[in-house]
Amino acid sequence: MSQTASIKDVATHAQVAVGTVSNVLNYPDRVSQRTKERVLKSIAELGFVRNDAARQLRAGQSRTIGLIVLDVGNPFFSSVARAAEDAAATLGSVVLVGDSGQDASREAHYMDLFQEQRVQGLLISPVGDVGQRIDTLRERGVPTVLVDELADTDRCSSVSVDDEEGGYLAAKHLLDLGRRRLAFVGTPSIRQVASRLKGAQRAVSEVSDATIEVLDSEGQTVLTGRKVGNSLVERSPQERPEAVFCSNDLLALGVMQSLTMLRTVRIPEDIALIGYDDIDFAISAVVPLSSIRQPTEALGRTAIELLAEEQESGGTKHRSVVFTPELVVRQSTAGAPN
Amino acid sequence: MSQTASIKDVATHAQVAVGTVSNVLNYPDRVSQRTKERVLKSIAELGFVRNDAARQLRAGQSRTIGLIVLDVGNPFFSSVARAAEDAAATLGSVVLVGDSGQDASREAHYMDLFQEQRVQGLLISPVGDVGQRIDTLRERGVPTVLVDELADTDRCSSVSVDDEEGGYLAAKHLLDLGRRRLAFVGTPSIRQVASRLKGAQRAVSEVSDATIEVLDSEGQTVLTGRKVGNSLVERSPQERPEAVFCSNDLLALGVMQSLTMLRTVRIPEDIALIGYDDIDFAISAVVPLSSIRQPTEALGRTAIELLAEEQESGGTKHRSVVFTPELVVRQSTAGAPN
DNA sequence: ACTCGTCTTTGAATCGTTTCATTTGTTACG
DNA sequence: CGTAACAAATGAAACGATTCAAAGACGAGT
Repeated sequence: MSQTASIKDVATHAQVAVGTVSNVLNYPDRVSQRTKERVLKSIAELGFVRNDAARQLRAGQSRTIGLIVLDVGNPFFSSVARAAEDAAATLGSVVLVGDSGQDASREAHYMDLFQEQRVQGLLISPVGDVGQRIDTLRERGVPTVLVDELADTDRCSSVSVDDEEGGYLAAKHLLDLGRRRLAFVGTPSIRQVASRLKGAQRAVSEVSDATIEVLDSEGQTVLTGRKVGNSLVERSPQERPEAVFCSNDLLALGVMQSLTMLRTVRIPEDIALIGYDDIDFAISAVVPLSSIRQPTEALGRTAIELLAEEQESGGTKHRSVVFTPELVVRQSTAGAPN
Repeated sequence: MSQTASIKDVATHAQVAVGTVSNVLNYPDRVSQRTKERVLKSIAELGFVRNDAARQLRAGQSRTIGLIVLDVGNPFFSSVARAAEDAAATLGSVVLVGDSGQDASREAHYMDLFQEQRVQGLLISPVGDVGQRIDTLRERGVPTVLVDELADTDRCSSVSVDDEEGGYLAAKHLLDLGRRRLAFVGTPSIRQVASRLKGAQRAVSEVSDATIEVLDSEGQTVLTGRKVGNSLVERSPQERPEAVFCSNDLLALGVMQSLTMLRTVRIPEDIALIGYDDIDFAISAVVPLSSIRQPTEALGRTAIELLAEEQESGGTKHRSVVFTPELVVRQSTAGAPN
């Protein structure tokens, strides 16, 4: 078993100094053609591969950016992550993705981990209250960008989408269809969800006889959505809401599964349904799902850009970018009012 | 800006030797209660965080496992990845996920990257021919486990699902419905897809008057599926297949979108449709999608287990685990034959 | 022949940990 | 009181790369 060769082995083999080998790798222009060739030949023969740990140790920083999301299984986040990865790649960095699963302790765990790794910076969709930790990170030279969450601009940068506006758009759309008794499904303990709810309530308050009830889904997955859907089916028709706004598409698809499975409730005739995020699967649902589209690629790309800005300014200048969501109407909210 | 404290700073602050601080962190039993407390207090006061690069450098190996998948956007892979992460966590390791996007050069890029990181081991769903590289990795003490791909057991371990059987199951099911002119949609240049096709062809060959045509989708996403669907819609009804088997659910959902959009083709009456993977969204499709279910959690978990076995045996013992897929019938292939 | 400037190459110092052979301290026992 | 046995603490040596001041090589100009 041939152990991995070090830069020293290469130097010996090529009969040059270690510094020269390092220069071949990092500053090829400083090295003469002849020695460069000899060194490269030795590298190939010995199968030398740089040891990143040693390089990082010397550099004091890694080429890694940490990203903590609420749920990688959610296409919204995987799309943001992919965009961030692509953007980071152009800077020669790698994105490490951690899934907090909306759990503050897992979130803390990943923050510790990333700190041990001396990441260049941190992108995070926070669950718990991370303000304190972000401050200490900044003090230690690790810039942070909040993702999908608005920040104090004197603390760190952020990139987000106007959730309240999105919630308003969704509810307004349902009200425009003539629906009056609305239901909101989600986990309001999550800030984004709370904001969407707030926007929805604002829209409702603008219409005299409209109401909105809140159904806590205790989770943001297809499965929890199905549970809420079942509880709706069990209600008497009069007690059912006329329209349901789910705080994300997974929930909405779950609700849709329950409602259509039993066939007693029609979408959109009996209940109009709208989700949030406009994931790829929304369009191919049983009843194509209306949704609020968020610019995921822009979010991921901008997050990396803001991180770069933070790095350049030494963590002193912060900026918040807020995108505007967009209503996408499909069959689940189609049809004439009343 | 307080720079990060090192173990040496902690030692000075607590008035002990660096070795003692290290022992507090790694072998608490070797240290007396009194000094332990003093050291821990200093650690807290200085906000000391271990430098992972230095630790790895000394250890010669990281606590990281590399995983290269064909497409993180595909729920099949994100599910496998999540299971692998959970399993790795119990061993105190972290999984780094790289997305090859079915591109051999990106695959090679991630292999280089992981090698530089001195990962404990590598899990990979290969695109190109990686046999050679796996050999050199093994020689250097980096065990590899093929994921979703059967391996030479004298080269490395592997965990996979019997794709040919899955393909057979799918085609057999379509034939059992009475359909005779089948179509297969996928990218046969990918091995898994080729095997599924082979299985399907075997099933077809067992029925005298059955045929199967192959439609190369040039990609395995919803989008490419939609393109194939459009081409089917453009055909005259007589030329259309009676049943379509897509090599994954994303493709199938794309095909379904096209077919249902135009409303000229009914599923399953005119064309029965079956996918592969049974992703969460299959059940909530316009027409709930039949599929072939693969045990994703078991795949991810077993991959980590096999990697652990490889490590223990020093990369000498290899084992291949093959799971059996399962047919899931839903509405997209329901209904009476003929 | 000598000096100056440019281009290469050298090799020791450094990053922050872990390891381990030694030293120091403490207790128990003959 | 001497010493053996054990526990605790020490600190120098690695790990493998990068950096940088210094040395070396070489040609041009005087």
